[in-house]
Amino acid sequence: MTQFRSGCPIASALDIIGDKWSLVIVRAMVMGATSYSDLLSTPEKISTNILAERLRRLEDAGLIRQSLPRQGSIRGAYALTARGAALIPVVQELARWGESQLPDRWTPPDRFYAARPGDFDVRDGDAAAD
Amino acid sequence: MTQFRSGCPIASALDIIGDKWSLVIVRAMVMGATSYSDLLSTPEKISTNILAERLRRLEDAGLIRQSLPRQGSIRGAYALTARGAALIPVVQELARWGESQLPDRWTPPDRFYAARPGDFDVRDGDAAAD
DNA sequence: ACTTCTTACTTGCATTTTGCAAGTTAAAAA
DNA sequence: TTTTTAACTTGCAAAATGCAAGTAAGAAGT
Repeated sequence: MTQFRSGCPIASALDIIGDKWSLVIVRAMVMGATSYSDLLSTPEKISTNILAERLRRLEDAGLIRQSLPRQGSIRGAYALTARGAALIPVVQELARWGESQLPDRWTPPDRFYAARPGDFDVRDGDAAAD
Repeated sequence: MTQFRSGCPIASALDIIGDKWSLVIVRAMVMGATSYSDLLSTPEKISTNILAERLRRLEDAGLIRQSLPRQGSIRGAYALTARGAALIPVVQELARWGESQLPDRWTPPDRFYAARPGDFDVRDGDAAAD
């Protein structure tokens, strides 16, 4: 994404995550998903091309990152960055809205509402490069 | 909208408001917009066809309603319903995220963060039909 | 009364995004 | 070494978005 529609923080946020899938991916990662196949196996059945494109966009926007691949693995795991984890209160409010205002929705597990941005972005990287 | 991708309240919420414009419209209405032209004159420059279609969708989803037109007016004003006003905490969290995580965004006025769902949907209608 | 303006849209068409299905590449498992 | 699994890419149809122009009805000016 190159530019924002306006200086409004809401409109700008929607320029990044204003679509049907981005926050579903964030939700899945809050719930522990770390791999492409974890994300594919959510009940919403995202298609592979959309998932790949969305992961690229979210990485470009600095909301997620891929850790460097471990020995004998081609790709690293996906993780929320601090900026991505800062969306947790947003998805929690969205969940509360859906639960309270839409008929017959699932009740998210307690650990979803218990999640805090600080629980993520454990900042690995340079240390322990053995 | 006919059906949800899953029972997840987040995914279901996004089935309704998961696009670039719906929450911009809600924000404008929280800030006092009530007419089509109010909504057109936001800094994001929504196009007329999208605005008309989105208003229809939001009305179908029960998030906004048009009050019955007053004497000599063809259309009534738009207002948030209780269900639409329940989105206020969501847009406030989104604003906090945009402000804190994106560079150089505007600071919303205090009354935006002070808005509460209960301030809207004052339930006019039948009374005072003088 | 009659042109002009404003409000609230609709229509047409090009571009972009989404969605489904199938193909690809590399590592892991049998 | 054939088969699976993981992580994508590619092709193409369908839907959403965006821009520009057109329309209809009430309001305002003269």
